[in-house]
Amino acid sequence: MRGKVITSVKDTQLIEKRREQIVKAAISLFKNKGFHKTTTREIAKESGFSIGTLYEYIRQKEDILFLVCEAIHNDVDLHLKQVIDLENPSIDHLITVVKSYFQLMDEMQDEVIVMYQEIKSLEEKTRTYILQKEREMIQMLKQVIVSCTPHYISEMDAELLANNIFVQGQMWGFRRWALHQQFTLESYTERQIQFLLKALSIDTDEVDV
Amino acid sequence: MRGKVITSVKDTQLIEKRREQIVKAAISLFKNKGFHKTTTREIAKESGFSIGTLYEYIRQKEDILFLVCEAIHNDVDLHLKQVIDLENPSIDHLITVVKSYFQLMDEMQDEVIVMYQEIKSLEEKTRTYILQKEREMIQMLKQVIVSCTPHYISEMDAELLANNIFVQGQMWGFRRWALHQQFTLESYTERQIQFLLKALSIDTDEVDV
Amino acid sequence: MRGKVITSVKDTQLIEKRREQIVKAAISLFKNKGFHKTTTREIAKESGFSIGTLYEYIRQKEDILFLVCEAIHNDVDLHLKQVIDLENPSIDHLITVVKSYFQLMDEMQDEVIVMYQEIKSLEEKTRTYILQKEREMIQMLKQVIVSCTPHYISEMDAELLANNIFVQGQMWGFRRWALHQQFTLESYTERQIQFLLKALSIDTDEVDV
Amino acid sequence: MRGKVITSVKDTQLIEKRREQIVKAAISLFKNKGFHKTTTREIAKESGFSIGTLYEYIRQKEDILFLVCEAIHNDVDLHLKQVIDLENPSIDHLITVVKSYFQLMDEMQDEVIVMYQEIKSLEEKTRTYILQKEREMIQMLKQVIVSCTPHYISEMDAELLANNIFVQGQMWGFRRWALHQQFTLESYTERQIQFLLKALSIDTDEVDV
DNA sequence: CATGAATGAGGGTTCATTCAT
DNA sequence: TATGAATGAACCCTCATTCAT
Repeated sequence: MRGKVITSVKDTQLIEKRREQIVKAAISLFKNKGFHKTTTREIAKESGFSIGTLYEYIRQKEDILFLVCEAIHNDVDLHLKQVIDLENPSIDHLITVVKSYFQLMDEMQDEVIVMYQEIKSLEEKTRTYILQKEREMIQMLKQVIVSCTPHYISEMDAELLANNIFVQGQMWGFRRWALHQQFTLESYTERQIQFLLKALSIDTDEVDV
Repeated sequence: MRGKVITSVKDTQLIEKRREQIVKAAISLFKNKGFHKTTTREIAKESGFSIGTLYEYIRQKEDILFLVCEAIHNDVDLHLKQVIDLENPSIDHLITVVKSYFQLMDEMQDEVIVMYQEIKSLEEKTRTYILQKEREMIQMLKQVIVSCTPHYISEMDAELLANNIFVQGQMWGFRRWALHQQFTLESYTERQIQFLLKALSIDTDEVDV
Repeated sequence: MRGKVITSVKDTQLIEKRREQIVKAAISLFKNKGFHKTTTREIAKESGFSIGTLYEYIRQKEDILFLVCEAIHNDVDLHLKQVIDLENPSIDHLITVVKSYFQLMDEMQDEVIVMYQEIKSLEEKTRTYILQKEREMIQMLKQVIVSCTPHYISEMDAELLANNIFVQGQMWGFRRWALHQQFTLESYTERQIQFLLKALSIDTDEVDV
Repeated sequence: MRGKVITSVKDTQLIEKRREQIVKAAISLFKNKGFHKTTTREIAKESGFSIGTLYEYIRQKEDILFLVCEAIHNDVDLHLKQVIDLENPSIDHLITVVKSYFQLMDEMQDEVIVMYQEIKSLEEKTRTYILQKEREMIQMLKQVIVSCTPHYISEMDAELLANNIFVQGQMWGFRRWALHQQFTLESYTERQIQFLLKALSIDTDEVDV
């Protein structure tokens, strides 16, 4: 994965360390100014090294965006995998997963906004790679929905609800200007879960949200 | 509002005509290359006049983005206003509005993607203006939900569902790579409406979707 | 031919004028610093306009080198065509042509040095084009040799002598540090012509050199 | 001479070994890309050691060019000295020397091209040094001509013919695109020698070419 | 009103050179 | 001696914007 972006430096550990610096710096800059208005010099400075050093770890500016997207996806992916337990499905588990995902999206608001506004700037090939990872995450959510729903649910319904949840999680970040005025993360989460359960025809009196 | 972008040209009709040319050209270019990678020269050329003339009708490149966002919003706004009839609320009417909105989003996919990926590039003040218009649209949807729901629904539930619908409409466009593989506009719309009605605790057997 | 280098400016006369400025500036700079050590900014400045304007008339730095090579070749080519008169061949005419060519090489020393030291920097395709033009010039000299030699001369001998003359002309420039100490243009020319006539087995007593 | 390029390494044998590596690597790279387009990193890699090590044996990139030029000249110089025998002059010997020199130029085509295209990149002082060595080689050829010519020949004629031969040898390499199509090394050499003998007014029937 | 040549600040990227290990 | 990560000056090129015609 990491190998996708070519370096002239050989020390693998150093590469990892430097890239973490780059990604962290880049996110904090992209957040405010966006990818295009952020200069490579700014990223280098914020990363704590010179422009020359930056280019020892990336080939082009776009690589930084890719590293950012990849890092974000890895975080989300890892988080979901830690939370999801397909062995012990239950409505409560479904709720836990959704809550936990929304919680993560709350923490990663900036990162998520960056990703969804700049992903188009990636060239075809890299974009496809990133979107593929996203598809995998949707599938994880879908499996949770299918396994945790006590009755039959069609593939398509599950697919669509997984997409809905996925987007609603991001929406909490990228529409914060509209939502945060009237909702707290908790009230937002609770309501979306209610709607989800109703969509799944699960009696919400039975469960503790 | 239109006056927000200052020109050196006086003839109002001409301004309107030229701006339509600009917006049309810009959208078709932004679609493929995004705002930042599209040059003013390209926009001028696609608009059918020279770079000098372009600058008679805008002050900065960003103005073009504003004009584009404004035009899109106006379209959506107008469309919603034409469809919505608050005097005669009914579940059917709610369904009609949602269907019609999704239909519009399907037609305006490119425009919507452009908007949501580039809106951040607007400077603070103009962005706020655009987002305000969006808030108004959310309110229209909310009113439809409140008035068409046969029983009581809390403000917050209505607000959230309006946001959900709004975003789901856009989602059909900006996540097309994921959704269009498995859904047609019709199946997508039908399912989302089903979920909405369930969220509203409306018995879906009673209505024709 | 000129069209090989693409411009964003439309006025053909202006293009011609600006390119002459560029070529003149470039030669005077390349002479001292060579192609690689000369910056585009320097060329722009020496040309009398800004870096932006320079790039309205060329696409890349290498285009300047091409324009220079082309301009030089055109000069030499034109000069040769004006002097050569294949209708009235004679030994005297051969001598006149060689003299005149050497004279030109003396005047264009800097240009010729520039060309022969930098031609390798041209990309394959353009280099081939330039070398082709040179081949044509060799052919012109060859024809003069063949037609002006009173007896039979083999194609290959003529070919080789044409190449020799061609290179000896350039040699006067690019080996000036060695030659100008001991020869004047006149003594250099006279001697080379003597050698040529001897090589052609023409009795040098018969002709006035 | 070798001392001209300063090192931080003391072991003289090692210096010699490393420099040979450097020169070999550099020539093979300059051949294809030229001096300016070849990076020091590439030279280090091709030499078989790190960039840091490279800089233990040179002070600046230009030193490499100097080492290359010096090495080439030494080769040619040595070769000429081995072949030339001023004690036993004869027309045959003259022919042998020229043949042998042309043969060498054929073998060293790439090196010679490199030298003559990049020599200008040397700074004044080093360039002068290199050109001085060349002058010495011309003198050697001149002496051969003077001593081997059976009748009187003026200093200037000898000087000029020496220059001609010298350049014709190089010409076989740097104009190969034009010459190698029609000549083999043998036919080229034979003809040039014929022309030389004629220029020297030596009856070519008398000698075996 | 329309044109398009001119401008130059600024961005991405390279690469010779250094120096701590 | 050997290494290779770090540095930053400097290069090529773009493009939003202006203004004389």
